[in-house]
Amino acid sequence: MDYFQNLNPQQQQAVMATFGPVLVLAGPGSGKTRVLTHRIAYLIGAMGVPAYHILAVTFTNKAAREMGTRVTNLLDEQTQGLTLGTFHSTCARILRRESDKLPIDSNYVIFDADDQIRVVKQALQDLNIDDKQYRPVSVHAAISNAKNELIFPDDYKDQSYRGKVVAKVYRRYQELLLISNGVDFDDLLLWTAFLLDNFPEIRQKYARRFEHVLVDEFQDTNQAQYVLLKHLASFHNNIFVVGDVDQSIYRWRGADYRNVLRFEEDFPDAQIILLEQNYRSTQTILDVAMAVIDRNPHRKPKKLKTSRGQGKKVVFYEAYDDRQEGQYVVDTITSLVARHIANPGDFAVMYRTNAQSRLLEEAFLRANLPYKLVGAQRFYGRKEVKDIIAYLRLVYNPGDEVSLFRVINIPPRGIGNKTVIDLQILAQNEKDNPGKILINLSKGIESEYRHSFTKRAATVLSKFGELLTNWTELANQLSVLGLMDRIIEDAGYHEYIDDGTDEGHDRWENVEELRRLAAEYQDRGIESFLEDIALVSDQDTLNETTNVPTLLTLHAAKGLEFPMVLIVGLTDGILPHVRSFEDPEAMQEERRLFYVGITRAKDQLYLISSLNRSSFGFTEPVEESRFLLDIPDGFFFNERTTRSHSRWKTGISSTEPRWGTSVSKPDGDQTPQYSPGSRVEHPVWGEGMVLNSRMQDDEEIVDIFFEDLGLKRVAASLAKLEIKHD
DNA sequence: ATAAAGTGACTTTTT
DNA sequence: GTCACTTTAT
Repeated sequence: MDYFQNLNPQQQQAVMATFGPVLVLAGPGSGKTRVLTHRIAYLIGAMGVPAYHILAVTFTNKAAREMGTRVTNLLDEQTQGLTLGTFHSTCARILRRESDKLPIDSNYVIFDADDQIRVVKQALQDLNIDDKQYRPVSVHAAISNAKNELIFPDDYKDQSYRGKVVAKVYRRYQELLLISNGVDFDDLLLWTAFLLDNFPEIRQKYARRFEHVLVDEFQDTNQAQYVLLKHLASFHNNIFVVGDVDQSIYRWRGADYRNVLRFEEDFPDAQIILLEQNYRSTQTILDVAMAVIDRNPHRKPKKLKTSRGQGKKVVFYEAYDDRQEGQYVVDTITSLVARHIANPGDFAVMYRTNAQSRLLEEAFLRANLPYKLVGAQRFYGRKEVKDIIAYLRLVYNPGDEVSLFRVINIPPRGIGNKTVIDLQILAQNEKDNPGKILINLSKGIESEYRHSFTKRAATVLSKFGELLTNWTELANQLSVLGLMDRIIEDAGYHEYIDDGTDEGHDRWENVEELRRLAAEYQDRGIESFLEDIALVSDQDTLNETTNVPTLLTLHAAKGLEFPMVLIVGLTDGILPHVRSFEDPEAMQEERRLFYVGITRAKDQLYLISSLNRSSFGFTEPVEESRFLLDIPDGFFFNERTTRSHSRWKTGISSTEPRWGTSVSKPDGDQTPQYSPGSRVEHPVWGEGMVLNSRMQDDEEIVDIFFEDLGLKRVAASLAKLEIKHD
């Protein structure tokens, strides 16, 4: 078996690098996944390292799955025993095994983002803190940041007034999680790091086991992850990390690309390998990417090269507003597909914020075109899906208060607010768990809690407790799907959500989808099911099988590639986002985000901006993204529009304040002569398709797509266009 | 106890 | 222009 087939010299060097620390700095499209998979295969196949002794961590399940299949293909055998997963799922497994050392039980549940906010709210309420002044999301962010830096409540040292309040909330928040036998995402890392820090025998056990530790997307690790890795590699010292500081886009989540620099300091004997040869994009795309990223300060300049040739120029389009942006996207895709220049599945439409997807989706729906949207949140965030999961979580771990109070009266079963509060107070006084109190109540007359409630309340509560008891007993006998169906049946959930309306039908469809997912867990238990769905990322839901365009955020696009990439919303305030204006570090990250988007493109790039944008209900004029000004005109296919063109020429820097520009509006009194979709003949450029037309100062401005030239914007009176009739 | 109607905050990005 | 949370009416 040749483990170096189709690898360039640098890639080969990385694959068979000697043992010890290795840092691979890999530019976009330089084959870093290839290097990682080949190295794992090489270690197992050529070096005889048992798969059991190898640990490889990624950031998404999709990346892990992909690596798994590729390694298996290379080795032509099962890679039994290989530990390959995300940071979070790997930690989750370690915690289940070692929970006896920690204040959690092995059947702990993982609280998602929504649950975490609920717990913060509860903590604020318990401490009588005003949640208007201390917004749950912002308090949670502070707690999360602390956890990412491995700071426990007792070590929280912010002495400002606000800091002291946060410390109190943090302590209560953590108590509440433990009462529920739950952990949040950050806890998975925090508790594992705690375990390895404080129990030498456990650290030894794992550090000895993992002869080789390999890490993907190393620039996105936070401090907790970095410490974790150092512990895990502490015995054999074979740590192989791959990353690119220019693609670090998760600072807000605690990621610190400085970990790459820290790695060089902490492992001075590390081998450093550079992968610069790009196999993905055309040179034009790489040049544009470099023009953008080179403006970031304190970078080691990097030269991206490809052997793919210059390729086509970049198409720039300035739409009237964000709605028309969507129309342009759909028109462009339709037109290129109709001409057999590309397949629908070749396209990806990328945007900065999730909110932007709505108008795009509407444009696709109007045109009756299928698309796929990357975003697990969409599905798992649905009320009906969360309800069912909450039921399952509650059965798996009756201590889970968040899930209990979520479903205690869903569907309505006569347990009102008053009763719920009484139950909470009782639980607090008795230092018992509300879920267990319910189960106790279901014993009927013998229950000591019977008299703590009114007769009516005791009846409804014990009835629910009875259901819970039954399900808990069934949990061991039934499959996940069996249990789920039983719960839906007993709770009357189907009738509750499917009320005969269209929306009701949709809601039930979502439950059906969840049932299909559960069906895949026939031979794995409820534990795997709950863990997997708690740790799915947006990217994980993406499957390449369908030949339709993909809609996704720039963040979700990292690690992916598409022949045709359209980036929309290139206006100041969206990209770069307003929230980054005051913070230079954040602004640099916005630039990296744009860079990541650009470098996803293999063949052609469309950059789309608009003159007006609706935000917060109203439409207002907006400025073109300052990043666009950093791209020299020569890379664009079409003429830049007057507005940006003149600014480029006069050399007004992107940092200068901008004056209000006159915004052109379609004139209602005059009707454009050329309608979108119609075909026209241009004396020089030949045949093209009208994508858009609008009146401006008594002149019709027409955007026409020509097969060979791309998009052109012309004034109808000057261009001598001829309308073609089929 | 529950459904309907009103208020107010909110939009970065996600394991 | 949406969602979640609160108040009010039945």
